[in-house]
Amino acid sequence: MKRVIWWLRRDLRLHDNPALRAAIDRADEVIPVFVWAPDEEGEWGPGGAQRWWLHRSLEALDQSLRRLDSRLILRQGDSLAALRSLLQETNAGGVFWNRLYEPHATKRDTEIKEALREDGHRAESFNAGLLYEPWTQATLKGDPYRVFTPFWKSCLKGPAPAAPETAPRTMPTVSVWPDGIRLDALDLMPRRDWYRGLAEAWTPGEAAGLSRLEHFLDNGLSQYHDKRDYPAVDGVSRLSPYLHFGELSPRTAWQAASARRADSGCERGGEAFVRELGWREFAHHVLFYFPQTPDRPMDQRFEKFPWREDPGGWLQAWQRGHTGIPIIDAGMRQLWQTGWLHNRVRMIVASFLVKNLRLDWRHGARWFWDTLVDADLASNTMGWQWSAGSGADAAPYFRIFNPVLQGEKFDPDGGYVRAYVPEVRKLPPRYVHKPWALPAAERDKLGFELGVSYPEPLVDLKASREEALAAFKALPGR
DNA sequence: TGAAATGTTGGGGCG
DNA sequence: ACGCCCCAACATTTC
Repeated sequence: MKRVIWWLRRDLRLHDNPALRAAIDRADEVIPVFVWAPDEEGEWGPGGAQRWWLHRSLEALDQSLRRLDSRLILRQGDSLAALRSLLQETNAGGVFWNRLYEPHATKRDTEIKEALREDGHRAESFNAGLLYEPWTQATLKGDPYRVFTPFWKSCLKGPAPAAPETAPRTMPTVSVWPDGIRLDALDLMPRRDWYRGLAEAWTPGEAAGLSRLEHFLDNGLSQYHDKRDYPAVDGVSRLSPYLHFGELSPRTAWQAASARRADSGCERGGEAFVRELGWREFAHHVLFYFPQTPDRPMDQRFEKFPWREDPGGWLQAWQRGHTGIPIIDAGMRQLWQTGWLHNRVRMIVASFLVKNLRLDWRHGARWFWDTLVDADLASNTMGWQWSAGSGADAAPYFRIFNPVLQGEKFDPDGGYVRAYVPEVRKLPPRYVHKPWALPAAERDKLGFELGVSYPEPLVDLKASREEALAAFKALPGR
């Protein structure tokens, strides 16, 4: 083939990119193209934080390509129309891309592949996003898995993921470049300067993803098992957004982590980290076979669950971090300020929304979708249904986190809440997770007044827990 | 990847 | 010395 289009979506990298590799191998000229078509993802087009990330990532990728005398062509609108138009303009012989696995994306991509082939073009897709594609794993009966452990065992038993490839050192030249639109024209940057905190916390792009992986393997892996539950500690990888946008290949992360497991002291940490990659795989498997789960509970009994109508401002108090419970407020403020939230705290704030406030988990999923830089439909859906008790391998409904105890257990000296909730900074460790229990004498001494310095708790933890249990108990079919 | 209620055990204070 | 009570510490059950 003389010329081929490399259609990029969430594989924004040059290393270990099978579609790019195939394009280079089989054509003299490769035209990298990104089409902005958020409507094609239904109600789940990229949220605000993701759009910011995407803007930066497309910028970084274009710069990398330009260093190789190539460039990224941007288009927007209907994907098929954009590709057809490009094929015609450039006289290219086909389109190569890496697969996505979300319901809307698989449907669209299948239609595009058929349409392009009917037009007489080459259209081929590859796996860049997962270690094990969803349809490669099934139970003995041939069903999809609903429980993590057997799923992961099945993955590990089968053939290992392919070894990752390095990035090409050169890109094929292109004799005549088609027109593209400017990145700014995609209008991805949020209007408000809310993203300043995101920019301070994150550097999107392939180079940053790879260097974060290196940094984590050198400094974090050996302690990962013991430190990953402590949000005040720098104990997790923070690789999720890079994996989501494909700036980092899961195979590269897998292979590098697997190699390090042999190092002294890294076995436990390495195993735990690879297991988390496994949860990402499991989430994609479940979403692929249960495509309704972003919007409907997987466990049908929960269709009837009596979610509370917001009695007025509860959802917003949760979103903004004004619930009066420090670990919740710290988490929600970290999310808003940095576009990311430590996983332990994701579980705590989710449990609080779903069980103590008894607001529908979909409110939480939607808010995370808009505010997380790593928002991923598979992982987000799995996490929220897990918290609600309605999903695959979910926590039993009666497993209700007590945010005070969780705070005391996983943020014992209060460093995390102090970092994000300045109102409680002066409180002694004993009360930093429950300011309402501060004795009156201490209140006066510290000048701390509940309801003024910091809100009273939105709900009573004991009473709301009991109400949630009663609601579950009353569910028909339980 | 729970928390709270309930049950059991054993040390120590005390009459 | 002994029975009794209290309660912390731990284990088990229940939600």
